[in-house]
Amino acid sequence: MAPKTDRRTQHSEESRRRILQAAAEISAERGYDGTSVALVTKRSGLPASSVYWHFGSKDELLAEVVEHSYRQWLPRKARWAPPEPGTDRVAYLRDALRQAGASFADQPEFMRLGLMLLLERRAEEPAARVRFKRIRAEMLDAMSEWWEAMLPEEVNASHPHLPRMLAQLNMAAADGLYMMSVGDPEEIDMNGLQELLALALDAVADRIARQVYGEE
Amino acid sequence: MAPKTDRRTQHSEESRRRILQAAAEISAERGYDGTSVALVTKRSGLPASSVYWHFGSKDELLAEVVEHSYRQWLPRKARWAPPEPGTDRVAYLRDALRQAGASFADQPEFMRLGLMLLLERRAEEPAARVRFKRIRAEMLDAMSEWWEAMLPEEVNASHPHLPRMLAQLNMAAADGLYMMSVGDPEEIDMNGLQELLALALDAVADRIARQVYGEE
DNA sequence: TAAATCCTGTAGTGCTTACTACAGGGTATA
DNA sequence: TATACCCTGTAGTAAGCACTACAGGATTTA
Repeated sequence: MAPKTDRRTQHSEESRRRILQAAAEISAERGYDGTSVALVTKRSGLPASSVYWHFGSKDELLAEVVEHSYRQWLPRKARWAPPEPGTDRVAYLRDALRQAGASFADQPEFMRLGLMLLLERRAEEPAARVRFKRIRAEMLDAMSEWWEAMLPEEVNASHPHLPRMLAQLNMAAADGLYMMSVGDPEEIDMNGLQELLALALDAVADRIARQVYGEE
Repeated sequence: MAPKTDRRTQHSEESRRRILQAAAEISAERGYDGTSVALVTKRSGLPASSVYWHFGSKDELLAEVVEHSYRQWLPRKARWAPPEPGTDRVAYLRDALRQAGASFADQPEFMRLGLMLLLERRAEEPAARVRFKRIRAEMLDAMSEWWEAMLPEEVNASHPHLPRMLAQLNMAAADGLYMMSVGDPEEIDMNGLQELLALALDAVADRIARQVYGEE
């Protein structure tokens, strides 16, 4: 049981953190291949041997970047936990989208690198891509549960795939808006678009619900 | 005036096409930095000197890949030309999204590389990224005009930014769905999600229109 | 047939890449 | 103080990178 005040341990963790931070910044700017160990050592101030001692390989370093950035990002975003009964759907959606958007603005590394990795398709898949996909699947599950809680029982019964599809559309649109804001930061009214997305999702859920009740 | 039957010219254009094709495939799989001239020569069968004779640099080659892929892709996708009067909005949206989706499936290189470039943000911007952004801006303009034609005059008058914002949301969601399908090809009901997106856009336009008429 | 042009094949350039061997300083334990 | 361990700094490695010089074959023009 090493005590947490161990100066050696502290120093080691601080180095690890600095390397991760540098790698996160660079990989968000330049993607997987564009991130070189030399750049990481320059920005972190630590030599290549330290990078390899801590992480073993560039592939594993970037996988840890994804994992670490995600854990830093998590508490900043809205939780898709099932809502209190009586919550207003549009208001909740708008707030959740805004909160997620703000967390991207503060900490853009996680999504940028992740989406770049998602678009790639090389013969041997980078470990970082696998981790990002797993994390996304978890996020999607949480969003699906939230949507299921938000839709009336009768709607879920007659459209069993609807909650998950709304969650997928929700996530896809949020990703697309994020990408658009990266490509054209000043041209875009992010708040207005998030509001519009919230409205659209609510409106389509409403329309389908009305169809269900109308048909019965 | 060189005749088109010039065997030398034919041969040259064939080589150019083969290099572009190889570069398009590789860059869609691996991104900007992941695409090496050596890989392109291997897949195209032509030596590096030919690549440089035809394109001058890797940067210019990839910019031409974007341009060329776009021109190949254009006729396969739905035109966002202003519709005939009386067109059903949901039906049109659904068909347009489906057609675009199918064209991606056939010819995925254009969007893959473009979106990867869009996410990057290095100090000196690749020429390919600039071209892709310009092409996207054109696409967005066309979609905005279509939406403007689709909304009632009163709505456009009271919400002057709405057509463009609907076009942006439309494009962002389509991009996001495409990205999702790349990351998880078999998990996803693309047709269903495109249908849902078309419904959502139509529903939100409807709701806003009703607000306008209700307030008057 | 001679000259001009176009494109390819060969063989490089200097630089960057991911990764490693290893010695040694700093710190904790005995 | 002696020993064991952890991490860093130095100095490499071979392979890959974008790019180039240049000779020469193929084809068209004079």
